[in-house]
Amino acid sequence: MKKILVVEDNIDIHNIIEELLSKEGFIISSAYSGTEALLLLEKQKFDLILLDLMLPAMSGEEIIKKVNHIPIIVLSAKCSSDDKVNCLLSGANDYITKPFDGKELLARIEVQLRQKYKSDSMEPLKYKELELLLDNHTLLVHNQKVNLTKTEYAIIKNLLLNRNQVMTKNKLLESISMDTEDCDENSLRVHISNLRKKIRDYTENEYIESIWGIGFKIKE
Amino acid sequence: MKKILVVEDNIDIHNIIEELLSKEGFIISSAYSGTEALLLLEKQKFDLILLDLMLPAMSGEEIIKKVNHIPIIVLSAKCSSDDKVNCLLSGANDYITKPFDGKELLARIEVQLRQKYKSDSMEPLKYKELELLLDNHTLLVHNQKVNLTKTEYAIIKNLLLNRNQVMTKNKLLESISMDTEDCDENSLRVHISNLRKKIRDYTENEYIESIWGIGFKIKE
DNA sequence: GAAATTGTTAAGAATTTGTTAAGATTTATT
DNA sequence: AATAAATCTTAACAAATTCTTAACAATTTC
Repeated sequence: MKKILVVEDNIDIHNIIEELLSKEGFIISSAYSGTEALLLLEKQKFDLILLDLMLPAMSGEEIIKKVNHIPIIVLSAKCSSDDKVNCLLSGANDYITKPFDGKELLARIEVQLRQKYKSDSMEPLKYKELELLLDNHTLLVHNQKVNLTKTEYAIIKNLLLNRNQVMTKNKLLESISMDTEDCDENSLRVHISNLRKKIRDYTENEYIESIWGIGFKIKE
Repeated sequence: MKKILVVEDNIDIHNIIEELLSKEGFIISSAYSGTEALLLLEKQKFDLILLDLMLPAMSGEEIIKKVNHIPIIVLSAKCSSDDKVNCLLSGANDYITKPFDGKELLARIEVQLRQKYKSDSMEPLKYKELELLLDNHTLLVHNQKVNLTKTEYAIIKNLLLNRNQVMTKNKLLESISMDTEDCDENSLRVHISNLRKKIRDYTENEYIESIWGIGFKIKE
């Protein structure tokens, strides 16, 4: 779920944009002035900014220069070539003139998010106190690093990825020893025991639930 | 010096674009049909593609779907919202309608190149005591030059570029021996051992961490 | 309460990693 | 073209880590 900051002082336009984006499942934050936008940017992380240029208190151009690492799409009534060039060269990623077409706006948002996340690292898998950093092969409990072996990592990754399902013993074994037919239930039990013990070092809560006769799952 | 492929069948427009871009110092390759474009793409590497949609032999839309990893700006007379959305969603990064403004085109090209190359800029890669001078192929530890072989340099560059990720052994091997299938884990281990020893000559700290069963990463 | 399943523990087997040195290969130099 | 220098690969062994095995305890189901 991507978070988008909409910076636009005209309430009618603001509402139109908000409705359009909400329908697509984006999470919207609203700013009605430049200074408000900066305040929000300090507090939270956004995946994209939709920015009007003519704002009270602080112009869109100034915001562009202050923002780094977040893609910006300018949405402006100013349609002169100079305005566009100026914004694009000083850091904006796209420039759309009003009145705009909803579908086109959505497509251009898609382009920016696509660009950002193809290079970016994978999103971590979070569940309550657990956080699995996929590109780091690291499990955090309460933001503390837990040292896992390759197999333990594979197990917790599988459970977290299928959080609402029961993972049968066989499925877990498959995912652990991809090719080898060493599949041994006893061994799996030991791994899960060790994994539980390691997690228990950092929290009181039990996260791995045994489903008698079937397998394991993440406790709800 | 960036290389741009211009795909446009109208010779007048083609010449205008070519002149505009040449003045800016870009290196231009010209294709006057879709099939010609594909042939050129197989032969050389480009940094950007300027693409007309209505082409002989193969449409621009088809090319968009075949191209990966190279930013595409569509330059088209088709100005319907559906055309834009279609292209953007199937892989184009920007869409400019004809007639276009030269300065705006240049600015939008700038945006695409900026995005692509912001990651591998020539800025030195710094991390604690380490500093990798990319344009110099030099590693400094405590501002002292460390003599690295080509392979050792490739390894430390990869690790530093992906500082927060674990680099799997395979990924490292790929980046070392781009084409050759000599991929040998044993060899990689020796290189890393040598690299560690060289760094150890200049500092007490260990920088390369082994992730058992997975690969290596820069120690936090 | 008996049978089946799951949990824990510890030892040694197996795997992976680190280091070294010798031989092969590539690159530079005369 | 031949030699020297540097780099890379291979192989062997030591060290570290992880995995499996097996025995026994605890728990659940019927």
